[in-house]
Amino acid sequence: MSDTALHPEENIRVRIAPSPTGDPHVGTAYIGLINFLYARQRGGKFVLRIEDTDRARFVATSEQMIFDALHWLGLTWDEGPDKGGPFGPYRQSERTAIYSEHAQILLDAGAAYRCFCTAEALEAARRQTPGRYSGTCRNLSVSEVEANLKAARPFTIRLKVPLDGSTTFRDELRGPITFEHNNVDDQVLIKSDGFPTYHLANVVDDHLMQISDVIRAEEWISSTPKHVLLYQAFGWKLPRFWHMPLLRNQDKSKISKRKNPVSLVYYRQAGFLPEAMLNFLGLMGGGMPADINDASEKFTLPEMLRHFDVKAIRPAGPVFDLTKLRWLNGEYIRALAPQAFYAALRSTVLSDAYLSEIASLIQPRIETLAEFGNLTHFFLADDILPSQDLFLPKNRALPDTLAFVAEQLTVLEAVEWTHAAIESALKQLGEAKGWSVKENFMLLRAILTGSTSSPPLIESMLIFGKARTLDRLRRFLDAQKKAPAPKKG
RNA sequence: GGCGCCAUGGUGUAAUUGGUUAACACGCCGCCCUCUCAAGGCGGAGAGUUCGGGUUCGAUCCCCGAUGGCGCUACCA
Repeated sequence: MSDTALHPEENIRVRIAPSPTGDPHVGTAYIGLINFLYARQRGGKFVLRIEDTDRARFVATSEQMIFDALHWLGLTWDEGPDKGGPFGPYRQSERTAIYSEHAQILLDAGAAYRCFCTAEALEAARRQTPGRYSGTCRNLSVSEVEANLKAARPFTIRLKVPLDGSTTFRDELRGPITFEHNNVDDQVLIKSDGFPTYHLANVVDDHLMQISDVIRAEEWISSTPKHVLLYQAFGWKLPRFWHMPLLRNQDKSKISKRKNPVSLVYYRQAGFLPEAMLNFLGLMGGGMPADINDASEKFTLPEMLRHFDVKAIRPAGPVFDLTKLRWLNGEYIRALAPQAFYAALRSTVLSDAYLSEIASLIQPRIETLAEFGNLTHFFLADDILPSQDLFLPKNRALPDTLAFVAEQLTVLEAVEWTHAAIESALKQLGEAKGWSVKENFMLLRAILTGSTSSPPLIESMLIFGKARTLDRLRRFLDAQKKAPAPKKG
């Protein structure tokens, strides 16, 4: 294995490139942490680039949430959409001209071609012969292309991957990895809407932004040959590639919201401390020496800056063990000075903003101030698990009810977190499935509040927040799945 | 199915880059402390390192194969 020691002169520049498609992801924090450490340890730059080229999945509020989550963790970046920098803009949607320019270069060089196949045709073809794209557009004559263009037929631009041979690249954690070209697809570079795909935008930006080390998740390994081919087609120098292990659910599958809370917003709102989260992420895959202090598993960001070594990361995917995170978080909570602990409480689960929102909802509903607690317990508790006789509607079977809850969850995941949107989405679902508004809302109320009487449901959900609401629903379903209620005689 | 990556108790990690009774932490169980619950202290169960072959005086560690898990296989990232 060749030496990868860096030249002291070398300019280290790394980046994270999250997509604003929803809540900021715990995986983004993990990769962010490693990139952050790598840059800071070497006097390099840490860049934040927003990859918003997927119009369909774009979520407007997502970008700000990503900023907030990374700030919360203390992973500060040197260049980004909010800070600017010498290689901007740092939002891919503002760089579309750059990508088409580069696609044109590829076209001119014969390294890419226009594909006029429709998505439907491709899917049909794929069903027949799965595997590498083998359409005929690759071999279209100049006049045929002209004719298609004249007819204004929509097209994509694809990378012309060599028919034979192979591409080998070096993964800094694993060594050389080879892919035969006949297993590499003619990747779409520019979609028919004119936006670039990840592959093109990523390579072009990484080069233009002078990224020295691409440190990203393992799921990208199989597309790396395409990226390498792209660098070569442009005649650009390759960055180093580091593929970090994928965080896993308990069952070892790639971490997902269905099986684990993955939203950083959730962790923040649920009262995890950033120090604990960072510490926990630093545990994933290793990277910290065993004996840096007495409690070798507990370390701070400064300690990580001193001792963390990316090369020491083991490529096996670690399970994101919530139980251990909670223990670690408890350790950090107990270590807080009393006034710091109180301050933490008052800035999160008991913040003025949160409490006053709750208060406005409660004021019309109580007769003595002390009743406040009676009506707000579910806002402050971490876990509400209603018994079956509380949530199960009369004349509804348990399986049907749980199936309906799962659908409520799906609907709520996709909905914009506003009163109107939630209400109409829920009502629409109920109507489609034959659930009355009353049953529909009461079911949700029971699960979320642990009671059949509560402040207005949707208002409560708005205050409680999307991340925690969804988490509560998921936990409910989870608990039901794990311990199905006993049959009643 | 194809391609790729990975493989130490249930989970996260260690084990002078071949020599240990395979260590630590979480979790679990028990005891102590204690008005209770946590925390804390003490102790315990739990892996012979996925399996099978090599190489070697000697393999968790090196090689090969199998198996299993995961990822990718989109005009998503």
